[in-house]
Amino acid sequence: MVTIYDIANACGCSSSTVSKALNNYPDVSLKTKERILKKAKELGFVPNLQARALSTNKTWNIGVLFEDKSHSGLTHHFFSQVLQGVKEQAEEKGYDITFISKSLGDDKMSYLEHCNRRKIDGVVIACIEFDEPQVQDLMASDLSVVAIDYLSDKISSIMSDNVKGLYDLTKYIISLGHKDIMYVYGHDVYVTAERIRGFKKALEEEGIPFYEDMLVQSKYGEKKDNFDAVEIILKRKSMPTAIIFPDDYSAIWGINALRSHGINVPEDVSVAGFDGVEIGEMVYPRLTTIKQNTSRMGKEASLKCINMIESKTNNNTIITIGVELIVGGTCSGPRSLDEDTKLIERMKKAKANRVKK
Amino acid sequence: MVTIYDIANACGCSSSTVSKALNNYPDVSLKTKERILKKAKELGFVPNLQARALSTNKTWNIGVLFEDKSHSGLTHHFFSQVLQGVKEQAEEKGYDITFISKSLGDDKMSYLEHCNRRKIDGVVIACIEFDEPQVQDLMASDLSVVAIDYLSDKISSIMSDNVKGLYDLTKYIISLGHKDIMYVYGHDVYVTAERIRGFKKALEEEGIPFYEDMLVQSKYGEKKDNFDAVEIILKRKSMPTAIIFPDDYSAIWGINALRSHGINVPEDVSVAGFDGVEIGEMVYPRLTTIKQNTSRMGKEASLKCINMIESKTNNNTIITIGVELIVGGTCSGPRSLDEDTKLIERMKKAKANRVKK
DNA sequence: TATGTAATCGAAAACGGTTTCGTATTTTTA
DNA sequence: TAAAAATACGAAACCGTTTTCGATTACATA
Repeated sequence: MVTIYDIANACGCSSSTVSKALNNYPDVSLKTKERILKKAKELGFVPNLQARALSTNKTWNIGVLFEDKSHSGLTHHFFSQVLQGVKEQAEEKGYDITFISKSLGDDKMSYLEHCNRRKIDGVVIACIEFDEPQVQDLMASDLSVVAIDYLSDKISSIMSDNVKGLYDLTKYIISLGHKDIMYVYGHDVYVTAERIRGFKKALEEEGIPFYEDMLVQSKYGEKKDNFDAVEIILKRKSMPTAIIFPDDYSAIWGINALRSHGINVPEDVSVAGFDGVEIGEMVYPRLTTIKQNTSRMGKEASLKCINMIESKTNNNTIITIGVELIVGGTCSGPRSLDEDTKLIERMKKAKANRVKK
Repeated sequence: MVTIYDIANACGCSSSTVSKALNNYPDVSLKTKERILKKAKELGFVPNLQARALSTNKTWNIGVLFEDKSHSGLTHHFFSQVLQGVKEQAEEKGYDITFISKSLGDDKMSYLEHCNRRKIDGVVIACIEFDEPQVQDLMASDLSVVAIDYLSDKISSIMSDNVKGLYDLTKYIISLGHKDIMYVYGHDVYVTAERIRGFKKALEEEGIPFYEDMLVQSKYGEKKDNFDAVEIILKRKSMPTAIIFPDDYSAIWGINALRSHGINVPEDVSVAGFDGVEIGEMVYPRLTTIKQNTSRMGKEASLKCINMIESKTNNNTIITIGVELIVGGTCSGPRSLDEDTKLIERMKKAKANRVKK
């Protein structure tokens, strides 16, 4: 490996001068600078980032904490898009992305220690159990930390406008004539509360009374939990005319569950999702949903993290990203009384069928 | 930041001894070793990986080259799963994953130089244009390189058994009674050729003559290209009774395209995909497909890369991962003559409808 | 008791850069 | 023309660790 000393020897100058020439210091003459740069290229010099980091204390590395327990991490349909945004923006700014784990070499350690060993410049956290003590420690550290979909006064946050998302969606569904709307909400995280707020706000504004049984808890993206949610809905006194699921995948599992009970979407029940991922476009009819600007979320996260790194000030802020209503074909007007009786009959038949099996 | 010198001072010994104690060298007495370890913990010592890397020349870092032009990188439904496998296995072995890009700090550079600057220990390449000169340079370097879905004598490769995949799938479709089968194949990469081989092999074995017009070129995962492929198929003299698409997403786009022509799956035409990703399970009826063991592929890639790093021998090998036939509901027996005439009428009607619009 | 051997430890060089500060030379200014 | 200022460069310390090799001490052996 060729070092700055090799260049210095070849040029008949000192390593200090070479270093300065390579880093555009003002106190090296144009003539020697050109000589050095030429020689460096000639010898195929590649600066050693470890050595540089050792003296500058900057690694051009931003760590990404991205661990989904229930799903399989990077395959997460929503967060993988966000991560792609993080990656693109980081690369544009010259930073590399390294995943933070709980081990390094032969040792096990905390996330924070991992960052410290690697001397990571900043961290982006997404798609993780934020309550975990190790994650809290990381956020409490003096690293530049940006989280996606999580709020804390210790760090910066990037979030979609979740209140508006569910507000817009509910308003739209109401505009189609629905009054008996249910919201199957995701597991207990910050954004869930926000969305419920948006749901209630829309109802209130339209003068539709809110009852607790308009809400059913489920989990984001889980097949089983959303199938279960449908079962719970079926046990209600009346079948709602519209159901909003926690996300697009859940909505599609939900549609499948409904179908298995002889309930058609949107003829019998209107259905909507949340996220706006590709799958919503692939099912027939196209899923009505709220599209989150995932790429933008990721990019803003990177940008914010890098800004904090380079300004050396952890000025924690909340950045909200706008959302967009996607009108698909899974929401139509509510079924008529006539259709309602037919539906009830069909459901009975489906039930009988299942029992027979 | 506390260093080994701080520990040395606190213990009244030299930094050498501290280093040795921390690294389990044999020439330090148990007593002093314990004293040092205790003090290290007490002071909250965190070893500096850059400094260590500078002298050991090992960074515990494996680079990942993962750039999809047509799609959006990490959101790739197939490769993101593979990458998750890479990540999990790497972490288990104590290695971190860093994405390789064409820039670092303020400079632009080649992939190879990026690796050299960071002193990456090894590289896993996936989901990229392998013909790119920069990628070829990287593979020709003396780094430990493992590629996924690409073959070269300069590197190690991980691949599904693509021949068997398409062979099994075609055999299965034939077993349902089909003879007029088409294969919409993906763009021109190694695995595509393998799959075509498998397709032909199955036909040959079953005594079904192969004609060139049983093949249509498309692209993996692209909506437009697979819609176009369906258009081409519609222009054939006869409508095939079964169509295999390049992958699951393509298959579902294809089903949508067929539906827009009044063609139902599987009643009129049987359809199959390839990959076995989650979406195949979400559509109704469930997609018949070949499941690739993505997680295993990723893990094997990591493992192979790490083995090459640690053994310091680039013993390039090809690792083939088995595949599995998933029988869904999108393939049934071929339509009867009677159904065929009905289909033709329906297609005409659909066409007239479209023209009217 | 003298000697060979094993066990412990530390000095110092090395890894590859950055950065401060002093100095010599040149240029500008009065 | 002398003094002041600007320019160009290098010596050396430093970043935090590893690792070689020599020195010292303790112990076993003859």
